[in-house]
Amino acid sequence: MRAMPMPDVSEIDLAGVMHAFADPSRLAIVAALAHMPEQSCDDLGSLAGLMSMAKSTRSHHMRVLREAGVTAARYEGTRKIIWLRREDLDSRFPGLLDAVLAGVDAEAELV
Amino acid sequence: MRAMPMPDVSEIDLAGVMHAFADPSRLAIVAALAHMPEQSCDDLGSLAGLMSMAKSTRSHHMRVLREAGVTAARYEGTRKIIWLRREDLDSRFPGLLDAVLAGVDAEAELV
DNA sequence: CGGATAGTTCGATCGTTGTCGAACCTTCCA
DNA sequence: TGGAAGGTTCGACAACGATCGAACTATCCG
Repeated sequence: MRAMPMPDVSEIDLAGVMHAFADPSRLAIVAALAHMPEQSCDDLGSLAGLMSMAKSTRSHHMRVLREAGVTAARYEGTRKIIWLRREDLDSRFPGLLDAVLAGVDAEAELV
Repeated sequence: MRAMPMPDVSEIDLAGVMHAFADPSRLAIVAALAHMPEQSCDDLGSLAGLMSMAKSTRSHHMRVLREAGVTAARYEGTRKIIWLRREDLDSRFPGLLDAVLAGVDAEAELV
């Protein structure tokens, strides 16, 4: 099985999480996971803004999110199932994830 | 007078703000501004973690924060006074700034 | 077995960013 | 008038990051 390093809750650092959120593609992934948890990487690829992205690039973004402590994953057959580490993020940085998700929605509504 | 471009509230974008927060030095500046508003750039330079920074580098960080819409500034004599755009950020991304500031405190307390 | 599906890894490219020192610009004050 | 103080701008440099295609791995299914 491939390695999937993921920081412990206590190791999640703010600047790292901010960096993970500092990219439109990753924000879109996070927002999608908020509305439909437990997605496969492949399903996430058919999002607006990510359709034209190479799968190696998508894989890169998934790694950034996971290493920052934003997401977790498990393998199911050939698929990799991704979800948000909601409780971990909420316990470490209360309100942060909700505020970011609300921010994504707020921006989407302006279009 | 030197130019100080600053985005309108409606132009503040989430990824940009996240990027502005994605640096320990800038997070330290933001946290300092939260506790002691209306600082001069020079005063902010005597923060832990910023003491050894060249003033050109500090100036760079100030610009990133301002262009992201996080801070505003005015000149007072030879000094430049900086403050957080609290209301603007709160109206555009409710709860975000507070969550980030709480996060900085939470990390500081772990030391 | 062999092909299809789902992801990862690698190397390359190219733009961005953090950092510095030096030079410069503004404003104040002696 | 001439420093001094506070910031900005510039050029350089190294590190990082987003992106791609190609090659690779792992799993399932016919």
